[in-house]
Amino acid sequence: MAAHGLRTGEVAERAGVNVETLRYYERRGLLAEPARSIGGHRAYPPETVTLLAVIKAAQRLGFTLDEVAELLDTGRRRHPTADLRARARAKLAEVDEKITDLRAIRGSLEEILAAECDSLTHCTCPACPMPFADLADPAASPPG
Amino acid sequence: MAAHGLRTGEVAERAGVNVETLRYYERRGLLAEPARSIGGHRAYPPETVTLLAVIKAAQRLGFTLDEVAELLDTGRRRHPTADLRARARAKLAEVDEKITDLRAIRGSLEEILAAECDSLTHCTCPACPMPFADLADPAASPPG
DNA sequence: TTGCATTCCGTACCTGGGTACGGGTTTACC
DNA sequence: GGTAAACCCGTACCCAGGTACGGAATGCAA
Repeated sequence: MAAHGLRTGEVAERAGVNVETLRYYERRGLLAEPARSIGGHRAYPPETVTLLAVIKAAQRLGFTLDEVAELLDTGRRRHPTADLRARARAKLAEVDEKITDLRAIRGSLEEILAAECDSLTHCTCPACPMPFADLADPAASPPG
Repeated sequence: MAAHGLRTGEVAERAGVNVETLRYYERRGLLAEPARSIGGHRAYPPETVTLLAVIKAAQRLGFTLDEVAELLDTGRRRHPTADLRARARAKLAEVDEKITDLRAIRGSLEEILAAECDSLTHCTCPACPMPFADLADPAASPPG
């Protein structure tokens, strides 16, 4: 009996993360405490692997673990309460901002790829414009 | 004489970063070593402020300082060599991936905001789908 | 049931990205 | 020319996010 549930090693391998990371995420509240065998070994539901991929993806985008936790929490329960809706809206704004910034970077990179500066042979680019200047917002909002 | 150039305090304040951070970035190679006064005090060109904004923006997107340095280096010299072009292209791909992921998150958030689950009063959402599942890529490429 | 791989837990350690400290110069203003 | 504010440098510390360690207990297979 009780063959259901993946063990830590399996989950870790499938998700491509360290075993310790699972325990760490559990402590951090990103992973719910899984069921346990009689002897106390964890038995994870298979979706855990997907969840870990989600977490890692969100992290790559610059979300902190706390933010990821919040994001997941918001997403978990559909039909959010007013409070949750507000958080979702806030996250949405953040995400939009990130997308905007990324597009600016993207534009600069494409420009660079396209640029020939009139001629590769003659141009020493004495006064090349600031790279990514279109991205930099002088009125940067302070964190907090 | 030598009133040209901003001092560390000015740059730091305008860019909204700590003075120590300037020295740190200099050590890391993100900021070029600025000119110095006779007495050894740094005199920064005004574009430094913009550059710092760029760095901070890129960081918010999940780029490491090393990556930012690389990005800047790529962007600095227009009409890149073949090698530089390759790096720019690689970055471009990364950026596109990030944008794709962010759009997935964005979509989920909007869904959440739009969702009423038929009725807020009756739906207990017994089997709500995985949040952000569209973002998780099971074939996640291992780092390195 | 013996035995080896896994897992358990707590704690210590590591890297990245800064920030703070402290004692000594340099500037800038009166 | 005196003095406070700003700056210098090296070094030590801090937080986030993991990762490693090590000794005991469990799981599974022959």
